[in-house]
Amino acid sequence: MTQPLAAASRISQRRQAALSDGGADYSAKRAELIRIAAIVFREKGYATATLNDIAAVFGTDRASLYYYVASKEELFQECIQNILDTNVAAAAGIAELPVSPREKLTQLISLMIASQVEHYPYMYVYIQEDMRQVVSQDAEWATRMVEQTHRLEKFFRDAILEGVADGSFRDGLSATLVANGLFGMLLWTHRWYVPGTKYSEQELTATFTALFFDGLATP
Amino acid sequence: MTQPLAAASRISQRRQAALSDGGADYSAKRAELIRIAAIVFREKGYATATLNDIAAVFGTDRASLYYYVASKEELFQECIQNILDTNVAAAAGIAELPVSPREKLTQLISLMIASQVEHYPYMYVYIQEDMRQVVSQDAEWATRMVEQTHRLEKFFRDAILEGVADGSFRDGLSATLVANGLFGMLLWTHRWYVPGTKYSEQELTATFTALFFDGLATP
DNA sequence: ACATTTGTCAACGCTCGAGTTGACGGGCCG
DNA sequence: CGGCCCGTCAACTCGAGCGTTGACAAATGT
Repeated sequence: MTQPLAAASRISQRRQAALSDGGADYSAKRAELIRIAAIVFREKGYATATLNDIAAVFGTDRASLYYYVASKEELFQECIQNILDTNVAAAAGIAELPVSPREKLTQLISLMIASQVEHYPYMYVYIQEDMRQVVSQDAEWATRMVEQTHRLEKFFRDAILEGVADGSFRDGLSATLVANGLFGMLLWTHRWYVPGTKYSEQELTATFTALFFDGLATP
Repeated sequence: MTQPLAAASRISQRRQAALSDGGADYSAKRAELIRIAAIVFREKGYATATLNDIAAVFGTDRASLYYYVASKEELFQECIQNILDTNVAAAAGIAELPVSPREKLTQLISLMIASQVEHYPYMYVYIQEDMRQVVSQDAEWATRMVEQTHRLEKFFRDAILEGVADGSFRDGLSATLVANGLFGMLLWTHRWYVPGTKYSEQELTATFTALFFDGLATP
């Protein structure tokens, strides 16, 4: 993420020093900055948000940000990476559980909703922004993030295929299309659902699982 | 859309002249420019795309664009407005049909998919970009577009409520949540589905209707 | 008491991209 | 032929925003 080489500028040297002997205070403040960046990115969009905006909320000058972070891009990467990796790991855990495909999918659905509720601005930014457009350098990073997303999708697809194989899910529908449909249902929430308003996490999960497994038509 | 007042610059005067006596050649070339803008916006995102990028594809100089269009923003608005208004009108037509709620929703689903296939770059841009972030002036326009989207959603929600009322759809799920779920399924396609590759429009429509009405579980 | 580190910020450089100007070639019409 | 519009573009202004510098006060350590 942070290149160890090419420590060009003065602050970048001081930043790397502070980073490497990782004081608790420093780390905490850096984390706080990233938290705030996520909020601002969510509100204005990565491209539209300026470091000035972020610094203002952070309560300091734009120049000071560089004491914690090398660039606007790094700020973005820090917002995405943790939460995405965490989700993939959690999904992998669910995929390995010795439970029915239906139960697996239920847990995966629950995971995605919970993640959006718990890590609201982060997940919003992750879902909304296009990695490859935002990150100009370090295209390798963008590729890795896209791969992570594909991995996430695959857990859904695999669970579906499993269910088709054991007869608990209907045959004849493309597992990829079904998985993408479900994924859309889950991720699109970022556009209309603000955690803590009107609907509860449980309501969302319950509605989406009911809809996905059994459909809207009366039985 | 184009302000009749404040005809400041030289080209803007010539543009408005050309616009008002609307020659066929001029209109055609302007439409072509908008078509190309949509393609570039889709590829790079509104913020990242430059007028240079667009001009290059258009095969002319950046300065020449202003003969057809007042600003980058106007280019964006032209991309969105037509297709959105068209969709709302089409959905309104479907909503008034004397058919079952299920049939209505089927047609609405089909409409959204068809629209994305037929007007690919336009719909992509419409779905991906956030009106309120892109349009800085003319917030009134952004508001109108957001309202149009709400109107679109309402046709889905109303059809669902109708079906719940007449017993063809299950009770106990929030119509709003269900509608949003379906909407997500339909709109998220823009992220993974490129028309003309791998899956046909019919396959998408069939899979999504099957999934939405009857669910994935075996009956 | 003195040196060093820590966090900060005014000020600057620099690039990039939007919008404007003024003019020029080429076609069209009198 | 001579005037005129049409589409174009080289060249400019201008503002925004990122990244850097160098220095300064306060805290911290010796």
